[in-house]
Amino acid sequence: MLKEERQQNILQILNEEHKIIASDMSRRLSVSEDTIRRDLKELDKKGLIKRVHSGALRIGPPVVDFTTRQHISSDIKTRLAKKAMDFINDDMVILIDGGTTNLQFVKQIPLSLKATVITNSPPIAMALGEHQDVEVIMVGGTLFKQSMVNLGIDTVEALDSMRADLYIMGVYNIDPHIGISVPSISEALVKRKMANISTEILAMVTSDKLDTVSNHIICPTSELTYLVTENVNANVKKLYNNHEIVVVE
Amino acid sequence: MLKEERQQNILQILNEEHKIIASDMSRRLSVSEDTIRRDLKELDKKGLIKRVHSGALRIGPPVVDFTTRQHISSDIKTRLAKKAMDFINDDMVILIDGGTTNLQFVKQIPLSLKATVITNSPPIAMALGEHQDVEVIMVGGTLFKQSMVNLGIDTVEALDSMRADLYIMGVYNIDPHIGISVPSISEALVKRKMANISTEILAMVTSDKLDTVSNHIICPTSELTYLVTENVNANVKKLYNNHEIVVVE
DNA sequence: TACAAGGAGGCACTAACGTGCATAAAAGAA
DNA sequence: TTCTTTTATGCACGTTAGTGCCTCCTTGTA
Repeated sequence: MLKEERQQNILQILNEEHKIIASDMSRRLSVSEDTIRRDLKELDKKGLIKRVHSGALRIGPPVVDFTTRQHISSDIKTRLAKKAMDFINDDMVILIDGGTTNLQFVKQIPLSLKATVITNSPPIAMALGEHQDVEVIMVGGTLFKQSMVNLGIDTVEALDSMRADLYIMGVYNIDPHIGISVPSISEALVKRKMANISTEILAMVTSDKLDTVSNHIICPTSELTYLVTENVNANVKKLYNNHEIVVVE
Repeated sequence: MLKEERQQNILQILNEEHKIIASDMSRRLSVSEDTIRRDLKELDKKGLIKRVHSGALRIGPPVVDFTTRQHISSDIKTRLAKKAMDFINDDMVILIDGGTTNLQFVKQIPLSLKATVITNSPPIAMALGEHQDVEVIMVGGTLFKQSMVNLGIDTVEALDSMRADLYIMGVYNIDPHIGISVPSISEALVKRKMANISTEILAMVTSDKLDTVSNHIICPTSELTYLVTENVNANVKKLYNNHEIVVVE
C-alpha cells in the first residue's frame, strides 16, 4: 500500500469515526505504529487532522455525502484548485465570486491560512466557516439562485469601497475571439467592478469551457493575470499571450 | 478515551448543565478524580471554564458551534416553525436573521410562497434556493461564523434603505427581567436596526432559552408583536402581556 | 474551632513518542 | 531493462505524557 493511499485511508476513517488511535490504525492498515505516527505527524502539519497523544482527532464536522460526491466528480477542478493555491499567501485580501470551480478551490484552502476573503457567494462564505483566521466579508445584493451569488446595484456599490490583492474570477466560458463571457448583464457588471478593484486576477478554467462560442455579455479580460487550466489551444494562447498561463497536466 | 476527547466531553456537559462536580465527572467518565481535576485545571488555564472548589462553572451562555446546533432539538423547532407559518402570507416582505430556529423555519416554507425575503444569513439564503417565487435580498457585512450572519456597519447601513412587513428575529435567550438579549454588540445593533425597519416582529423561542439569566447587551423588545414558544412562565408572561403569545403544546 | 471533602504535588507505572540506523521499496537515470 | 538515488518503513532504545495512588495541605461548613 502506497503512503498516499494509506494517508487517504486514515483521513477517510477519521472522517467517519471522528477519532483514531495510532495503535489501532497500525493493526487495521498493517503497518508499524511508527509509520502511523509519521503519517499523523504529516497530516497534522498539513492541517488536515489534529494530532493528540495516542492518536488524532478530526478537524471540524464530517464531510457529508453531498460534498463527498462533489469531490469525486470534480477531480480536475481539485487539481486546478491545488495549482491555483500557489498564488495564495497569508495576509492577502482575496476576492472570490461564485461558481463550482471556485467553491472547490475554497474547500482546498488550508485551515491555517490567515487572510481576508471578500465574496458575494453564500456557499463560498459558508465553506470558510471553519477557518479561524480568515475574515469573511460578504457583499450583499439580490441572490441570483442559478449561480448562488449576490448581484445588482447594491453589490456594485458595496464593492466600490473595497480593494483586493487577488480576484479569483468564476468563469463560464472563454470565446476564442472575444474572451471571457458570462450569461447575464448583472453578473457582467459585478465582475467588471470586481476586476476594477483588484490588483491581480486569476481564473481557473476547465477544458470544456475553453474555445466555446458565446453570444453573452463580455467581461473585460485585459487585466487577467493568471489563467490556470488543463490545456490550451492556439486561439486562447494567442488571446492571453500577455498573461501567465499555468497548465495542469 | 483520549484526553482531548474527555475534555471535550467535559465542556459539552458543562455547556448543557452550567456547572459540574469533579467527583460526579469522575464516575460519569470513568477516570479518577485526579484526572478530572487535572482536566479542569487545564481548561481553566485556557479560559474555557471557571474552576471552583468541587468542580467548575460555565463561562458565559451556552454556545455550541453552528453545525452542531443545527441538529439539536430540531423537532420542537419544527413545531414552532409550523406555528409561525400562520403569520406568513404571499406578497409579504419578510426580514429574517440567523439562528438555527430560523433556519428550521425557512426550511418549512412551502415552495409556492411568493414573497421577498431579506436576510443577513448565508444559510437562510441558500435554504431558499429552490423557491422560484421568493426573491432573496442578501444584506452584506462581516461574516460572524459562530452564528453565520453578516454583521457590522455595512450591514446596518444596507438595512437603512429597506423596509419589511415582518421581522423574524432569532433569539438566544430571554431574561425575565430585561427581555431579549444577544451575546455581542454587533448583533444587537443589527437586530435593533432590523426591528426599526419592520412593521411587525416575530420571535420563536425554545424553552431552554426562556428564563435564562444573561448579562449581555439588550435588544429592545418593545416592538415585539408575536412570541411563538413551547410554554411560558409567569415572568415572561408579565413581560410580554402586551404582545400575542402563541404557545405550542 | 473542628472536621470532612477537595486539592496540590510527588512517585510510579505504562503506553506512547521521537530518533537514529539498517533495510526495503519506489522512482529516476542510463 | 538495470543500476543508482531517493524515499519509505521497521526496529531498538532512551524519553515523555497520561494516569492512578498516596500524603499532606487547603477550603468550606457546621
